[in-house]
Amino acid sequence: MVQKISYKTKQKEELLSYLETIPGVHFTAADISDHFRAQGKSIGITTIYRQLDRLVEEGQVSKYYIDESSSACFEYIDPENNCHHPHCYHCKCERCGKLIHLDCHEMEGLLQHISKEHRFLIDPMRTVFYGLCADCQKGDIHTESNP
Amino acid sequence: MVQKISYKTKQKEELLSYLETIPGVHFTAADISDHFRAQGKSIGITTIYRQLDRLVEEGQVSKYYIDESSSACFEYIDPENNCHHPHCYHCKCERCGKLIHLDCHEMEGLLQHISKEHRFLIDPMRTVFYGLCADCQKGDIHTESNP
DNA sequence: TTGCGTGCAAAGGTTTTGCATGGCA
DNA sequence: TGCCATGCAAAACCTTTGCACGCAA
Repeated sequence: MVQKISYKTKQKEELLSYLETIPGVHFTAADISDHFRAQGKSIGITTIYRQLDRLVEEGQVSKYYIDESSSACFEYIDPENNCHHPHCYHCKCERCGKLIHLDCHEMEGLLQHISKEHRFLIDPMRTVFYGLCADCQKGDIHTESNP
Repeated sequence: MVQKISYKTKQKEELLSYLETIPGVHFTAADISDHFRAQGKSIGITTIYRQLDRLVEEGQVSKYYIDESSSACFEYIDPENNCHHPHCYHCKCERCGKLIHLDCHEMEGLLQHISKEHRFLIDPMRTVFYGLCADCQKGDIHTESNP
């Protein structure tokens, strides 16, 4: 496994600079493309995919497949204030589409139970809980993102 | 919300008959298409998608997005011997791709905790736990489905 | 100069839609 | 006879790949 030499390019730097301003926020490749187009400094979608792939490999970005028949979802992991400590999980509201960060210490006990009793080692960073967020539970009002 | 009248067609019946033989097994729309083509009684892929969508709405089939950049995964829910009682969950091995049914009573306490303390109502039928299965944990041997 | 990075265009794959035809009630 | 269901073809999407050019080291 030979590590390739990596060049420092303008696109790479601008992408990382931007990502550093949105730790913990989830986004798609298209979101990034839109952001830079709006700024007048457009980056090719191919480059965005390639850079994100690299960052995922390096562990600086997480990749999720959350939305149905939709695009992959990425998230920058702040190395300073790392949200991805052992008790940070993701919840996705099936009604309004919100993605919520869940900080729950009780989960660890369950993960251990499942590991010991069921022999399955859960990867919290990849697992997403689907359900209803607090807002959407209230009165079961229809709060679809597209009205 | 007016319920549309549903006709009983040959394709619909054959699809449901087949699904009833594979409760709890996960499959893609293409799998179904292949199955019927092999049987000589081909069903259009469009019809398969439309029937599966309907079955998902009716709750007889679950739909998951499990594999990365790949196709959606369906599963027939046996109404007789319903695996989807309140403590049946799905685990997907990230290494070998196996989909495991996890029957765990301890999960309920956690779901209640998350509902009460974090105000998120988890839907167990939609949630998939990612991680490593027992086999793939052993010695960390490479057991990719494509050798 | 070397070879990685970029971005356009095109390909690849899955799912959805339009539309004419077929079949159930 | 109505109206839903079917399936072909085409469109819509997201993502990856090929390739020529640009640029960092």
